[in-house]
Amino acid sequence: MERPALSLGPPRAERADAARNRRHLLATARTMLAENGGADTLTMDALAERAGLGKGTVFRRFGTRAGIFQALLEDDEHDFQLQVIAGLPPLGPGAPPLERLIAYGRARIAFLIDHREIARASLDGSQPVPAGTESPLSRTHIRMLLAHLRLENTDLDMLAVQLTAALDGPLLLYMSSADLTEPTTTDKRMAHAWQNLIERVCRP
Amino acid sequence: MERPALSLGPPRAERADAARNRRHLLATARTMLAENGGADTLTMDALAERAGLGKGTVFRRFGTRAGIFQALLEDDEHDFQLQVIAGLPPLGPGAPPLERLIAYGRARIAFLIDHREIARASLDGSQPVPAGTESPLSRTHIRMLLAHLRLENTDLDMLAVQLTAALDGPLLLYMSSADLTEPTTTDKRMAHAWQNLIERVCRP
DNA sequence: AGCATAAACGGACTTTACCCCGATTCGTAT
DNA sequence: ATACGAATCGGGGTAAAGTCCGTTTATGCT
Repeated sequence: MERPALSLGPPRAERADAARNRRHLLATARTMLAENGGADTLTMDALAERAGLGKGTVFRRFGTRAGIFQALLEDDEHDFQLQVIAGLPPLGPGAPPLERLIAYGRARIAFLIDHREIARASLDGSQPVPAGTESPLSRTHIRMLLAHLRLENTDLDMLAVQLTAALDGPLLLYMSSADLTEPTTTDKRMAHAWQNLIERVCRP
Repeated sequence: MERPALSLGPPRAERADAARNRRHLLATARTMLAENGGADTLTMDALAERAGLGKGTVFRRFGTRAGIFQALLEDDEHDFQLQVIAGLPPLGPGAPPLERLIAYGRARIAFLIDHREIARASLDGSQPVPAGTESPLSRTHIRMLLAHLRLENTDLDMLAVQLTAALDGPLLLYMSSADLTEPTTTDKRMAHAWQNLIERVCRP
């Protein structure tokens, strides 16, 4: 049987060897990150060699250097997403939207501080934050919670983008690693500021 | 007379030839950007050759590829800054802080849409948004205006960073150029959303 | 099982950002 | 005017990202 010519849907599942190599590469990357220090010392050549694969394979799998870090991040984001979608309130469903929004910000800030190095390295510069990682969950989730709040005269999509930026931007763009010598303090301060911002924005 | 050994302050003015070359390089870069299309087709080699200078000079002047775009942006920002600091209200001084804040956002959005390509290219990725360009004016200015509003129980510094991110983030990080096929529309929509955000945040 | 086809692999090749250091030029104090 | 020190220039050199294409391998069909 021939595939319908115009079928959309997932173009085709990844081949088994490809999937295995992807996992292997990600694992190797993590190892290397743990051994050497900075994310910026991880080179594609080194990764390929260490994994015992060709460089072409690495690029075929991840497209770009940033792509590797995007994949790592996505991977780490997975159970974070689970908690948001199906975990306990107030992060998961069940709590009132305002509380969920606050809890989401708090959790996301913690996550980003934890993963700041990978998150930074996942930015490409020459292109917007890619679909599939980072924002989409944030943006969509925030947007959904905002919708429940029935704000009046509001461009929800834009507000969601703005709040996503207010949440991610500081850590992705503006704060130097020097500002994070005391991650715990920063975490608390940012979480608090987020709560304030949300309460101000959403107050009737 | 010898300079005091521990003097801080500007380490020394740029030498005349260096300054001339800097200007020349920036001008050449602009020309090339205007001729070829994208910012990503501007290579350091090409710039050096076109300017009739050595590659080393280019790097000495700007440090990094992103540095060139930062310099271009800073250059363009100069009269924008003038209007903010000494121009007519409501952008310049004289208007009530809330109105200035709204006007500032509106102006910055327009500026960023105008300069989106250079602004994007000026991001480094491996380091936070550099001092001297972009944020500092935004952050400082926003922070100053917020201070006039006497918000209660507020971490002004954090709020300023958040709002800066809400202002710059969408254009720097999240919006694809596809979203900007109709810059005028986007501009209006974002300006409106900014006004809404600010009014919500600053309402007593 | 055997085959056809599309996907994945590998590694040499190209391009480009960035470094280095000897040669040169500017600015200043005499 | 001149000489000296310091900053700048130049362009060849290095390393790392990303591309290409001939070869190999998985997968679905008969």
